[in-house]
Amino acid sequence: MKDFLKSLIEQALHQLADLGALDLPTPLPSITLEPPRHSAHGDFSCNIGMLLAKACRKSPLAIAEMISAQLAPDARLEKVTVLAPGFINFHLRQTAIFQVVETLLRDPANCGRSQHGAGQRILLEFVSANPTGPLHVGHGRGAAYGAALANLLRAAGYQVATEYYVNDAGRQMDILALSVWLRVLEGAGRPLDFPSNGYRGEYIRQIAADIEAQYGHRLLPPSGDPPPDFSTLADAEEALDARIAHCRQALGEIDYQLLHGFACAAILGGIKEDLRAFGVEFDCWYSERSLVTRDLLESALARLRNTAFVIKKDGAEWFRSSAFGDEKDRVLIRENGAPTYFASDVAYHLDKFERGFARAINIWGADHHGYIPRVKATLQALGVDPTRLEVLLVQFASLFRQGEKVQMSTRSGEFVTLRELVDEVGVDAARYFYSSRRSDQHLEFDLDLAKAQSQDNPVYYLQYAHARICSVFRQVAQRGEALDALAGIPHLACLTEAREHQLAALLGRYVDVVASAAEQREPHAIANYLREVAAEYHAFYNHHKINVEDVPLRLARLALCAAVRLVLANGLALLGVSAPQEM
RNA sequence: GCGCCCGUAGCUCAGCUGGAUAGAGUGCAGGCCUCCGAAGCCUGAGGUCGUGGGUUCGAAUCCCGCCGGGCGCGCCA
Repeated sequence: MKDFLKSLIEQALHQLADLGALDLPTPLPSITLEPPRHSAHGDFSCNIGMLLAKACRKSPLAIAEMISAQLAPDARLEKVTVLAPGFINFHLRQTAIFQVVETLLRDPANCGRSQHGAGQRILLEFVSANPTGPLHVGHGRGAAYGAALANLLRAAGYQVATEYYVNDAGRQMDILALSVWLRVLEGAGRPLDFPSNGYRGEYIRQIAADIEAQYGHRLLPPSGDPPPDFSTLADAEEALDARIAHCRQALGEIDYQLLHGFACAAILGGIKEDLRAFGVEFDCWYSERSLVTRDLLESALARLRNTAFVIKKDGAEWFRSSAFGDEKDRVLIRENGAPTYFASDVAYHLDKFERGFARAINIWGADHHGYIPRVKATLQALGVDPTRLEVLLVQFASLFRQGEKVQMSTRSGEFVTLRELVDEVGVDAARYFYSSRRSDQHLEFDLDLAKAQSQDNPVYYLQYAHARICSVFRQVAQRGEALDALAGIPHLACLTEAREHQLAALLGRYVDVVASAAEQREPHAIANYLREVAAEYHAFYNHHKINVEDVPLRLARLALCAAVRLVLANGLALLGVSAPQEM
């Protein structure tokens, strides 16, 4: 609807220019149409008069009047008014407003869909939590955001692949393996003291028990060995490295890899389960280790070394990211010869584009924001346009339990897991809660309140509207009437109530809302919009009877209801929330 | 100290690339089921948009200072 108004205005402007009445600037300011705050101001409003005032050296009001007078007549327009300080307000005819009901009902599969993305391939990477423990509620936020964004982008016509980058290499995984091993020893009655900086969560014991059950006592060293003493090492991280070395040496490389792989697979399996239960699926699980086995790490480093932005200093190899505006240079290869996590990321991000994606979107925790410049710098050094990488930051959620902030630390095992949240408030409430506010702002909520109020959660307001509509159709069916909502289409002109008008106008905005939410990467706009739809529907429902005696009016209202139901179900699905038929 | 983000109703938050009288939810006060689901609807009270300047027809929105809060600044990941 916006598009035709826009072209009407453009046409009028060019005619005025040809007549010499207006001196148009180049480039022309963009013509925007938006629904006015007050319905008395019509269905769409345009501020082009104000934007042209200075360049055309006429008052905004005068320009608006000229445009208004020059507009080609159109059957869809009821009237056009001009108001101070220079708005052009378009009032659409009823038939034009209710057109959307017919469009929706005749082609439900394309509800909310547009072609803004034109099939462009996007790689969307999110969650990517280290497989060292179960996902917690902070990860849940990223999962909900990423999954909703993927849905939005697809609806807007992009070709999206979702990916989870698995950090299955590096020191964190060694600490995990060590932690499991210590629990194995403990379970066998030969405990070593557990380091404070190991992973202490209860899930570690479970993995230890599983590996013991599967491999017997294979991971136990000969009992004659004297227990090592790490107490002489003052530095906790150094002591941890010594423990890892001891574990490795005691087991031998083959059994150590067995332990390492088992622990990683166990954690990752749990993460996959948790995500599936949360309604989040990934097209690809991308292993960090595979960067080495497929020689991608070496080849990426080789390419980088050819750029003259890699230097040796203090025995290490550095990438000169400062040459691209980063705060300082960054180490790629440590003095001890081991590549850094950053080096893996160079290879990983290069590979994203080598795989043919036009654009890569990363969803990261906001605490990683300082990391963005160096990754973009490597792309630039390698000749990839860094604007093709887009990093979206998600603020972590801080939880409050009984009025106190819950301290979360993966190693101490003290955190609220995503699984726990889902078990307590349900998938729908959790997904909606996460998606209903901007992801780049701090989320602060009381867990007890979220759990206690699950019945009052706003998600039920939306689901209730959907269930109510389903109930209406159930009643119609019980009376043996035709269920085909299409039957109401010829009678849409019967809908003359203001609330019906507003409801249909709201439905008409849906496609634009989805496209805009996709472009802005803001799924919360969908949540807000759906709330408006539900509110408008509840108001309509409370003031007008749907199953009236007047048959054409009844059919028309049923068609409107069916269109509302379609949009509600579609929008909820984008957010990963179910649309129940009854509740 | 430097960099990024954020201060909107008692509380939790929207506010679309600058637009018309700043909006929801929740909480509070009052009303609505002989009638399609009251998990709903209607009405009311509640605001110096942190603060001081600037830009212009117009600023919660853009720019600068200040105050207050969060995060980041490893040869960790």
